[in-house]
Amino acid sequence: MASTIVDVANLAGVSRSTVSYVLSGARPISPETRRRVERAIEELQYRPHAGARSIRSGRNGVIAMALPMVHGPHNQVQMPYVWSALTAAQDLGFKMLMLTDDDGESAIRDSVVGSQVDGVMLMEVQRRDPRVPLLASLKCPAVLVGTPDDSARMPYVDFDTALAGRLCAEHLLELGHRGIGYLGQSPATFKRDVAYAVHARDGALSTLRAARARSAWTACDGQPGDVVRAVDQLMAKVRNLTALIVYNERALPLVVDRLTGLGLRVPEDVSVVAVCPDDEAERLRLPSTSASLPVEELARTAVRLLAGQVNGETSASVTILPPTLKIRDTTAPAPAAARDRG
Amino acid sequence: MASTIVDVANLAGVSRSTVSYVLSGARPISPETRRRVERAIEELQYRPHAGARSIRSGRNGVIAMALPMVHGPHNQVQMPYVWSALTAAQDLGFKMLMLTDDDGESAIRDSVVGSQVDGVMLMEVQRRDPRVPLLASLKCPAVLVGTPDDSARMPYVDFDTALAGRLCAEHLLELGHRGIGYLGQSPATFKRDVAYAVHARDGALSTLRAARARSAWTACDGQPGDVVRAVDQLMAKVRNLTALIVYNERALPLVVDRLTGLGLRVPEDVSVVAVCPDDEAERLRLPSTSASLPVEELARTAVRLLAGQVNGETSASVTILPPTLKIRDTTAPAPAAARDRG
DNA sequence: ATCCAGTTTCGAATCGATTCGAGAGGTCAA
DNA sequence: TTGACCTCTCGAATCGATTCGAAACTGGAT
Repeated sequence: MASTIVDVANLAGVSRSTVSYVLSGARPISPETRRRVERAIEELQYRPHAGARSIRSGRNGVIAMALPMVHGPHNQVQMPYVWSALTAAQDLGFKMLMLTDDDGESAIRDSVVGSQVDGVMLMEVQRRDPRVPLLASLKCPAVLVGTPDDSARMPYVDFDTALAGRLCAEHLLELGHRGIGYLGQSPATFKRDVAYAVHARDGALSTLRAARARSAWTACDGQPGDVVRAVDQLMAKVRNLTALIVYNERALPLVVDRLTGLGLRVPEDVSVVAVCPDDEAERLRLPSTSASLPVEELARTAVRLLAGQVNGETSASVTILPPTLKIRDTTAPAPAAARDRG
Repeated sequence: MASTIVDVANLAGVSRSTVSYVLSGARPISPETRRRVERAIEELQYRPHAGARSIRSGRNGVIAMALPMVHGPHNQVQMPYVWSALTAAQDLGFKMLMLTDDDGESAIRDSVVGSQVDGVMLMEVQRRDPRVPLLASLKCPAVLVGTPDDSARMPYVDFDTALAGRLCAEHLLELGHRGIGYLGQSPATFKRDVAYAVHARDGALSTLRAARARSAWTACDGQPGDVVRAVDQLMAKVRNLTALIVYNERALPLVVDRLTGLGLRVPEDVSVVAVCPDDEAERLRLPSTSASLPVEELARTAVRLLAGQVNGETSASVTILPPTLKIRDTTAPAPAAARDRG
């Protein structure tokens, strides 16, 4: 159906190889011939057959993005990652093949061994992720997004969520808060021992403990009822609680609602600092102070590392991106009353 | 690097073609030979080279999902579509290549003409979408998600958003409401004349008008400030407003907040009915009555239509999926006071 | 006119798989 | 024993492109 290189060659009155050289530029072609070939290409709307091309060159300009299915179809946080990775890949001349791994890891293996992709970007890598050893055994260009216990000498990129937790804690401490609660992701996340969640929590709590502030933490699934439970529980556990650290995008707006419902003003009575993307924090009714995780930069870095490997660079590097604290409207100095009693 | 069919043939002591027949089942193979070949495949972890395969068969088991870039990287609504389409494709044995078209439509053309994909699923189709004639001219299996003015005889699937608007209006009318505001998507959406937004609004407003109810509408970009403006404006325009129809996921929670801020109780004083996915409506502090759009079914249908075409079926069908009204906690009979005066 | 160097183009082999026509081997009946 | 007929397997052509070695042509020098 689509025209082939032979059609172009015939129309231009040259041989196949000449057309190929015009396309690749691997050998000089006289201006006259080049123009004839280019016109034929234009006229036939010719594009080289991707499969045929990959068979010889070993490349096909496609990288895989392996998404885990664990969060189900309604996870909100992932789209920005997908978008960022998509555009980064496009900027570097790659197309993106999406793989889900609900059928085990076979999709990854198939597309790598079948030379369908030049490299793999593994998303949401867990501490002990079965996909990591698999990918390592395939010995293909790869980059991990997330920090596994053993990266098997593959490069990985991640946020420094421990630092995010610490930045939040330090900010609140500087404002004079001494009773601080930490509200994290779903219980399932902590049960699975997901690295970024655990690190953020520990980063915050250890900082608070070192400063001898009163603290407690709880997981929260983000449902309205559970947010109420979580907030109330933290208020009960921490005497004179005047601040919350929230690393749970879905719960964040509801946390503020619950505080308001309890008759507490934000930030006058209780300060709230979130760990979440900037636009998420800004979009709230009360724009929230937050430690923001540079999602786009993460994705760009991952794709760049991957592209580098595909192009033959071998530097297995590790990139940990620091969050930045943005102060908005949900944090204020601790109330004098609390300070006195603190 | 990866092993080829020749390696398998050598290890099994048969010819290449025999290996191929074992794989495809196109000719009978004796059990003994089959076992030897299968063991060799297993031992070498052989997978046929995707490109080499596609060159003869003309298929490669990949479909493209063409996403428009218009909404920028922070659109929240699209991930469920992506997920649903992804899993639907996987169930039917297809992998998904993601295309963004910020470089014009060339990505679509390249991958189709270059035989990189077997078919294209065009997302977020606009009324006059330049991608539609392009895709039609490529004469490849395709399905449109959304309703263009001219589908160029390609099958398309869409929600019946006019019906969604009507269902919301009828529900409120039945509850006795006679002053009803419609809060839609961003002004840009209406300026671009996006079909689903316009149809939903017109479906709602024409129903209200036919029932001689007082009504008005406004667009809203979803920012906190603009939500306040939009709600206040509708209250001003519609005498004795007692209900709102909201087709704007981002604004929805803020609408309720604004009403509360004005001292109005939901649903006792003002009813709110949303047009949005079910899980979105359920997740709110006050689970919202909504006309829900069956996102997963839409995606599944689209992929199934596309797969059918790839497999040779030619039925160019049109599928319009009806929304369903789910009554939750944000709608109640109109206050008696308003009814009297209505 | 002949030869040489340099430029440009061509022919043929090759990549990894699929698929058709035909050959090899076996069984059974005449 | 031979021929007919299956069943199973093989060799070779083919898909669309890339790439190497060599041929053809150009122009300038002798």
